[in-house]
Amino acid sequence: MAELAKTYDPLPVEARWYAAWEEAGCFRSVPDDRPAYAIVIPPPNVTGVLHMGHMLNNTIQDVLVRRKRLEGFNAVWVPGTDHASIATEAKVVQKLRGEGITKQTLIDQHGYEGGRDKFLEQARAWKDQYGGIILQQLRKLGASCDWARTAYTMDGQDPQNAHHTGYYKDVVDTFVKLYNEGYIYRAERMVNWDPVAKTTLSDEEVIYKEVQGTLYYVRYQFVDPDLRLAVRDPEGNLLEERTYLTVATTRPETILGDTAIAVHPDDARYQALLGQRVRVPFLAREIPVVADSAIDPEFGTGCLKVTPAHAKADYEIYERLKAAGTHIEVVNTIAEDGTLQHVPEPWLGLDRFAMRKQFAQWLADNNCLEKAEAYTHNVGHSERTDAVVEERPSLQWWVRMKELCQPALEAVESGAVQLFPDRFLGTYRHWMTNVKDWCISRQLWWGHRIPAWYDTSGGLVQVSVTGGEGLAQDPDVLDTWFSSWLWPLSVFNGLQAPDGPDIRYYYPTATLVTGPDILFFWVARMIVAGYYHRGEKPFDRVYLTGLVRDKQGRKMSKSLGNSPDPDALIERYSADGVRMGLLLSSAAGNDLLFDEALCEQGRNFANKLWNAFRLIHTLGESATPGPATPQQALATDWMAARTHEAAHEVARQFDDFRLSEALGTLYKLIWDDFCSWYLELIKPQGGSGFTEGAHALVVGRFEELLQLLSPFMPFITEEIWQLLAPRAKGEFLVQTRLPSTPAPDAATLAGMGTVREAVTALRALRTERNIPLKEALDVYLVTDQPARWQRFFPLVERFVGLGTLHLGVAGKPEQTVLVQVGTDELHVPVAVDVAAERTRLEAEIAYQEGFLKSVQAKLTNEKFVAGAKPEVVARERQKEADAEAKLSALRASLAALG
RNA sequence: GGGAGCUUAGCUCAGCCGGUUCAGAGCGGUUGCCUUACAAGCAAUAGGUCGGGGGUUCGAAUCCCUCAGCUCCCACCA
Repeated sequence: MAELAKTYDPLPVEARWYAAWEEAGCFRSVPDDRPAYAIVIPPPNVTGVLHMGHMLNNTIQDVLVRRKRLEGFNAVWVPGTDHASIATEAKVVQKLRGEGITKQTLIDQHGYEGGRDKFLEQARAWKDQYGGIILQQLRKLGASCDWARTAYTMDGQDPQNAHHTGYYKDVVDTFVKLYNEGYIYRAERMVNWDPVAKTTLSDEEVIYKEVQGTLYYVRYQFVDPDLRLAVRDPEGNLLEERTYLTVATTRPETILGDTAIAVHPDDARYQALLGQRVRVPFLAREIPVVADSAIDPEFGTGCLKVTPAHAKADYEIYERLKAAGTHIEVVNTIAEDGTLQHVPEPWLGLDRFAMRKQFAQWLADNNCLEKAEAYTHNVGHSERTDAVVEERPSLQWWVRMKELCQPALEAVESGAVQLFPDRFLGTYRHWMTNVKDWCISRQLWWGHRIPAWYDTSGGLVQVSVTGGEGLAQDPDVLDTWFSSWLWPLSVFNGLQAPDGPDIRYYYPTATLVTGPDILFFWVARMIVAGYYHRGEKPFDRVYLTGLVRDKQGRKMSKSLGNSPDPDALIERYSADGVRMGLLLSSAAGNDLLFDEALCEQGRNFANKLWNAFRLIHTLGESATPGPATPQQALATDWMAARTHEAAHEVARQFDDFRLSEALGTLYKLIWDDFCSWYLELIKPQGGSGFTEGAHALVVGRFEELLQLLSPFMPFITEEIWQLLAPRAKGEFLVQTRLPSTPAPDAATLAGMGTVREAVTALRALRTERNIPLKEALDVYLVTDQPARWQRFFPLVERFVGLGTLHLGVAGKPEQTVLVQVGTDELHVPVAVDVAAERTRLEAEIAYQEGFLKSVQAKLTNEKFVAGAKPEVVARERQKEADAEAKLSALRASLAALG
């Protein structure tokens, strides 16, 4: 073998092993008689690139899946992508715009269906060009997906004929089924409208942001010339009589759509106006003053202008009035593209924001504006385009959610589906009990086209996968989530073959790993779909990761430019290093403050491992035949016990999803126990030889550690494992099984515990007094467990350069320093600064006395002795005895100083 | 407005049903060390009245109340 580099060079290693694993089919899974463990990836946007959130998310999934493989499960991780209707379409539209092409020009050239086909061709080309980048990035990260199962939420859509298959068929079949069972209906309702994408949005796709706006106080003149509104001060004195009322609004651009003014029915100020009429500024339109109890008398003037076509709240007032027999008009003045419609010149065709400015100016110029004040409020924005969302009535397709959600709510309440951390249960319950009907139609082209068919006059004729002669298909596509909610079912072909081998074997899947931001968008709906289609949950547990934030706690985002480029990160720190950096501080559900220093720690750890390997490897090359020394055997026994102890701990931590802690456990096991203690004990000293027996022991220990660590750092562990001993071709660490872990040997652990305590104390003594290592220290030992010391003393000796071990203090020189290890006493002959030593002993005595006093205070407290658990009392008694023993030794030493 | 969470060492955090190991870990700091695997390292070491106040208890970082600060989610009063 070539000379091993002093510093680990990860990049070629990572590329090489990933290719080897993939080629050997290490991640391939097909049903067999082992227990299944399935994870489906939250499908990223097909044309997206990896960001920090993905990195965290997918690292967690990979760690879980790799661990289960080691445990002997038949683990599958299903990868795939989402067609991301609105996001992808927006990119294609943008690209075409760069070429001077719009959807309309395509329609003009090719007719509606032809133009649409042209557009979809472009979209498919876009998808082919950029699709799959993210899957390559996942490979770089080490994601052990079963790539043969790669799924896509628009698989099986065949533009040439209507015989759809795969995912596409699942989606339209689901639509038809829900429609036939009455869960899907078409109705005109208020929707969230994105005027940029020109489509509806679900409530979840609307992001409210605080915006600095203006609150305009606008005058509406009474129609009745004799009508007066009395304005009084708080004492009730008449201040003024007006011929108008004033309405506060942030949206003067909608005034031309006003069809009523509403006040609270109990508002004393406006009682006389109820039933009267006012005139809309600029227009001749007369509108009534009506009462509605949703009005807040405290806000503004207590009068609300009712624009049913432009606000949900207003539309609800309209509906309540209608139910009560009062009809007001619905005038929709804002068109789909956000410009003014159904209004007179000069306003017609103005953009809504220009309209706001210009109409406010007109109001001011015409004595209709009382005042305008700065006002901060929340305004809905489109999640995808960031456009200010318009609320408008629109004819759309809806899913009746209430009943469908019931089993999904119960599943989580009962713990059939567990959320980690469980504090999200409250939010989940709140959403599921207040769920509204889901608007699923989108005025887009890229996506699953709605399987509804109309006659030439636009009447709905049928809902079915294929249409009849002369019928036109609904132009809209389905909300992306209407396909992704089928993900865990569809990737195992569970809808078209409900009794197929895959769905029966892998479903319900084991764990879903995703961010809490899509708990409702996606997680809840998958549970709904799972129960609807199969009467069965889609997964047992949901691991909710935190958001990745930067060091200052800001969310990572493109616009802030604070999100590191994953490829660059991996190049700098290696995939293993980045994975470790991400996992080091990511408790479930807690946000992760990402700091590159953590990746550096990961890289350093990889290097540490590499150098441990270098040592072992070099020792092996020069090893001579023969058995290990008794000390090496003892150290190995201890390392084995320590590994078993840690392995049990790691298993528990995995069960609780405490991945961060599991990694921490292994980090310490390897860095401290293995490198700092075990390897130091094993390696030959002062030119003495190293045997093949010893080498075999170390290799055995190291292999077990590599295996335990491999889910976290798959690449370097594989590399070292392969180099550590001869392996057959096609043999991989990935494919090994964890051995069953015996209970750790307590006596060995305790013995080594004493060794470490003694070594640390003696090292401190050396450092304090500047005693060079070459100067051997004799030790006079007072102990009640001489056998343990006899056995382990050589190990202590190995670290701190000891001379002779004398049992007891017979023949001890005048001047010694007392080192306490538990209740054992080590008297070490060194030159003593009497004054300093006295001070040290007195301080130690004072501390022990204080400690003893507090213990005795408890023990003489009858309520404690009576009330505390017996083992607690026993512990306190032990503490008392130990402290007394220590004190007497300390006092004796003090006395000996003279 | 409704709900959830957080506040422990300079930084990031762990401390589950109150009681050995309860005041911890990693990073960072300081001080020695190029000690034959590793300076991306080794050894030693300093740092906190567990956000403030009150209560329950023999005993509170841990349970309860309260105040303060921060974060997130939901609702969206024009």
